Amino acid sequence: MKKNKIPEVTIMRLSSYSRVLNDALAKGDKIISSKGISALTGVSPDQVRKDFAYFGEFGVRGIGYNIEELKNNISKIIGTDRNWKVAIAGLGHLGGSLVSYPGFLTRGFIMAGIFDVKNIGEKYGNLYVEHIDNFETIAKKVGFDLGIIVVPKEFAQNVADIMIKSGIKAILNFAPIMLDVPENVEIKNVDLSMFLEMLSYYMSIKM
Amino acid sequence: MKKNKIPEVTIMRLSSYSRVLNDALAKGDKIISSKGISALTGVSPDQVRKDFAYFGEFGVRGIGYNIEELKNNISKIIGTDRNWKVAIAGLGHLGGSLVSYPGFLTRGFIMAGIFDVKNIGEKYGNLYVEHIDNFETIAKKVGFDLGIIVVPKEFAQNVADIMIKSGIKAILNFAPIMLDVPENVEIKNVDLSMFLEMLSYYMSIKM
DNA sequence: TGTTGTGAAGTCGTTCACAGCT
DNA sequence: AGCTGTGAACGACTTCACAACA
Repeated sequence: MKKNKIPEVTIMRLSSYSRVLNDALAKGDKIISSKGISALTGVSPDQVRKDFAYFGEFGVRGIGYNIEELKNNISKIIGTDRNWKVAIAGLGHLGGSLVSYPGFLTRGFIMAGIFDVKNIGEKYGNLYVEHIDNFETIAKKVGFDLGIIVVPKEFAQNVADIMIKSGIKAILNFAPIMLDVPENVEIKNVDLSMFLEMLSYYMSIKM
Repeated sequence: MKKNKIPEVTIMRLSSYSRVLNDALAKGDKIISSKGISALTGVSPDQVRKDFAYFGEFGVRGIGYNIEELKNNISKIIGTDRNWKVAIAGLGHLGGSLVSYPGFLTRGFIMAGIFDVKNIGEKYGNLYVEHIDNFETIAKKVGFDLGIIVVPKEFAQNVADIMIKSGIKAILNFAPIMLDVPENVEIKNVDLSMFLEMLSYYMSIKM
């Protein structure tokens, strides 16, 4: 697998191709063209082919792509061909909803630990809320791959430090603050108000 | 206000500058440089200045930016100097958590209507769940500006159609499906699993 | 001296256009 | 005829580098 200089947007698009391929497969389709993928995702057919080209040749000229095969190839690329153990910190409204977010489980992300500083012992699905102070101990036993931070922003850096000390190498951060992490730790920030603010901007310029 | 060809990423960054300016202001700071903003957001100082340059000249050479003023200018640009009325459809785990998401209210987004097909009449904050079939009627009275779709993907297009018919011009869609909307309606898709999949990709290439 | 504002240069991602294959 | 794979052209965003100013 080549891994040089793949644009981040390409990975995002692969994720979205993967989703529509699943749908197509569920519908019973066997073959799809870049034009077909384009219709389902809004990405241009050229772009679809270029995105695949970073990783190999998955199609057949004159024909298109075998959906099942393409889906498997994409899974291998983005790593959803295996299961990842996820630890989540912060069980407020948003955090609590993420624990049971169906999209995570169906894509291979297994909630394996939930942490907070209160409501310790409370049950969510088949997990019990653990105190964040026990994170490292539990991490050693369970072996978390990814961390999700959904705590208030004052505590986010501290939680990130704990996760990193415990060996977590990738963090999804919902707190609206830039976290300081070592180079070898991947961090992705998601700020939900930012999305509304972008819409707000587009509304404003129309008036 | 110039409005030609502003990159979407610039708007996202303005949103994030705005957030750190609020924090700086709360700390009692009065002046900040592009370098200072850079330290708080991870955006290069050059980029910070270029982003502002799309909209005007907000700083003083040799000095920096007056935080209060800059904050107000950004608010005007992204439209958070006023309040927007938000309607949300879908009160599952995620939808329910968005209704009370603190980040929305503090940025000027007011929850003004919540809709589902079940649990009608149930209370969330100071709102009662309304049936989605009554959306248009209620929209006429309340005048929603933005819609948030958090329903299962099979129903998302239908809900979008209802919102658009009722005059909504901007939609934030959490359903993992591409919605068909007229050109004059802004739509922003957010797929939470996509973020985890990006982390999954970065984990995979390291192994 | 320190910092902004901005044209120019550079880099990165997308679209074009077509050869190559079925 | 239809569709993929890809170099080349294009366009968009970022970084550089420096004049203007406090």
